[in-house]
Amino acid sequence: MAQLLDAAAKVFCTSGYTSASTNAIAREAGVSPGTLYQFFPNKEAIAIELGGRLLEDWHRSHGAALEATSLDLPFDQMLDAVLDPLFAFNYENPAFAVLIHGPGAPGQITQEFEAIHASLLTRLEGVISSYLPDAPPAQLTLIANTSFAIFKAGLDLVLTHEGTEREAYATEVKRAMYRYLEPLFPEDHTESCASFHTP
Amino acid sequence: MAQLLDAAAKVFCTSGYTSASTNAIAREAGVSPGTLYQFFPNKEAIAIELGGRLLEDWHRSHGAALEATSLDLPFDQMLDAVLDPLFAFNYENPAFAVLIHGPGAPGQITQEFEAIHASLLTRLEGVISSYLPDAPPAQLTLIANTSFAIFKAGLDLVLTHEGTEREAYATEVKRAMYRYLEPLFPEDHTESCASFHTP
Amino acid sequence: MAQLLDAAAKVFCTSGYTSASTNAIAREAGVSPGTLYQFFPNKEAIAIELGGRLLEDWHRSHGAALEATSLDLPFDQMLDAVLDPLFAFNYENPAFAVLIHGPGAPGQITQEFEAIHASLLTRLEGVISSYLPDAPPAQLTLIANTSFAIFKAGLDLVLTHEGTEREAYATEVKRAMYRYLEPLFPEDHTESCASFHTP
Amino acid sequence: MAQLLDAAAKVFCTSGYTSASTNAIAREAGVSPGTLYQFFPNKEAIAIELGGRLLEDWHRSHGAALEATSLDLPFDQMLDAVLDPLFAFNYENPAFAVLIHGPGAPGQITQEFEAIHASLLTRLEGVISSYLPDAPPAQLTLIANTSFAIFKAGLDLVLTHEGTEREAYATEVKRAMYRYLEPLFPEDHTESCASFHTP
DNA sequence: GATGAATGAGGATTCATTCAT
DNA sequence: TATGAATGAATCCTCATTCAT
Repeated sequence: MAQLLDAAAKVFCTSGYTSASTNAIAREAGVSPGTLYQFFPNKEAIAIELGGRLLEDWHRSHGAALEATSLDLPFDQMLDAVLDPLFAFNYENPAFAVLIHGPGAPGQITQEFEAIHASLLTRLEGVISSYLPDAPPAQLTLIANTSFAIFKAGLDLVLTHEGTEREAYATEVKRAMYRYLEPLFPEDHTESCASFHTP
Repeated sequence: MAQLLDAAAKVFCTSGYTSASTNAIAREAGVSPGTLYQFFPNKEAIAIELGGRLLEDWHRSHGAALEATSLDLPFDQMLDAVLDPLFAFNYENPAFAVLIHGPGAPGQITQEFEAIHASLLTRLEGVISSYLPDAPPAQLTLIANTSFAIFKAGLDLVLTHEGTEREAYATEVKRAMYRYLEPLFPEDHTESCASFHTP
Repeated sequence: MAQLLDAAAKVFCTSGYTSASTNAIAREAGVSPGTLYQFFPNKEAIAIELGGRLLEDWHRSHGAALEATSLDLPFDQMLDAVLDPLFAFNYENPAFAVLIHGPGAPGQITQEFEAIHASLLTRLEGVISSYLPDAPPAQLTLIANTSFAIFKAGLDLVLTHEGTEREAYATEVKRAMYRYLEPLFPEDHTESCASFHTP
Repeated sequence: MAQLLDAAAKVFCTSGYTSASTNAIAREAGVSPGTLYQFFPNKEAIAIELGGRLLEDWHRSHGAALEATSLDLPFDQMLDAVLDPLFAFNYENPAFAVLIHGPGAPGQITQEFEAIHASLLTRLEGVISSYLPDAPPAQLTLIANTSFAIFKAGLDLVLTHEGTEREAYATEVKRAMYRYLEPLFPEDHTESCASFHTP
């Protein structure tokens, strides 16, 4: 039930995944614990389903359109076109960030978070390979993982700030991403990226 | 007791901070739970103290020397000089990474992790300000936070891989850091940084 | 619904009565839990009804015929004539054995199992009294209960073995029953019982 | 703690093993659930430990003496010498009977009950083999299992009755055992067993 | 100083049963 | 008549913390 997933999103954001209790989720949703377990076999399943729904939401609202158009843009504009809505989406759905990071020690992605992780990573790898068609797969993975790590870290930075600060962090994270990735792509559209060159 | 902190480090690495139980730490240390609470008032205090000790360890073993010498190096060499030992230190003390990230939802630094966080951030801000003496404090903070975020994310990447892959990620993370920070410093030592320019 | 009782039989055999959940029975029957409760007021009632149906099945398939003919047989042949089909019936309907024994501590027959218990016991008492027409009722009950206990215990033994072993146990249980009961009946057909006399 | 095992024994007798809740055991023992789990890792362990303690108790109080002397007795006296104290012990420790029978469907001995089962069965097999030294192992097992089944069933019968009835059942069960086993032993002490021959 | 038994609220999960549709 | 979501107390078990010894 959407009601339960909404409640789960709220509780995950408040307490983190590990500390979120199924009873708290049920209470937040205004149902009994038993009801929760009629829809989800366990806590993991809630996270998985919530991740899936958020992924879908993102795709429906922005992702699909982006994938259709953004790849034709120069790299810096593409970054804006992708990351700005992505930041906005995460601000409106802060549970997404919780799910992107796993439950406990980072780097220890457990099954329930593998899916959302893999989905985003695959998409990212696709984008990068479209800019770097000749790179060997190992390097693609390397770059994608590094970019994704920077994105995740930057996302937290953006989400934990408000107002002008948030915007400053958003710009800074995009700048970092741009500078990291831009030299990889020996294109001639460098002039259009002037804005990221100056601090 | 060092014995207790060692045990805590081990258990934190194995289970993450949240899932680590004080009883497990006591057992690992070979003492009773009561003994643990004679040295630390609660679980938080263990994390804080462990963080403090690791910070000291780092400082004693490399940090102090680095701070004395590295600032005179060209920027790219400074990055190598700082990050390589830092990665190595984290590999030998994986609890450090656990403490750098908090317990639950990222961005929600709770009190026990504030100290270690702040300590590292302050030091980083110092380094950056030495390269950017004229920048306003707000920008310094912005850059330091962003750099720190990239470092933390990159550290996880490095720690979760082994052998050749680990080295590749270490290089890639340093590359990302370098590319992010280098344009900020309008120095003339750019030619020496050639290695980071080509993918 | 027969469908529900079949499902209950299956689940009772798989999980035992206590661990069998009404939801599992409904699922096995391919109906919703609500439907189950339209036919049975509670779990007990399912057991009772299933017991009744199995009793009927037994009576229809063998019991009736047996009662008509077996009493004329010499005692050892009667035992074969009764116990062999009874063992076979229990092998084909293993739920019967589950229902014969109660849910928890043995000897603590709860209401739902009282019926099936009493029904079998009454029949057994009838048989015994036909061989011992002059015995006082108390002794009849004593013998019937003891015989029934041996039968139940032996039945488990038979049902938990397969193939040749099963047959060996069936024979052994019949031997025990015979030896226990035979001296009670001072008949002259002893010579026909030779097979049970030698180990 | 003995306190906990006593409480467990009481609750097991009241509710059976499956329905006995660890919280109920703790409450009965006058401690909190957490305390229980400091002594036993789980419910199974309680049953195992309780079984072990009862087995020891039996051995210490009667079993050891019996094994030293009873095998020299004629068979019928041996039965009295063994079964009477055994019935008495079970009456004083009714949890023993609960543990002898498993949790759910009979014949499905689960691990926690395997030990107590095996221990008794081994001892029984020993006794029988001392009377039947030339029997093949398979037959020994067959006889031991059958005898044990009869004993367990008879024990329930004895335990569920009181006063004169109990004695009558005890005698009857011993009679059944005697009659089952006696023909196996071609001894010449048959005359001493006259009491079991007449109903 | 060290112990380790004791706590008890809280965790995830189950299940017999109900009731609005 | 059948559904299946809803219930909520109860299940086993955990854990940070305390305190008498």
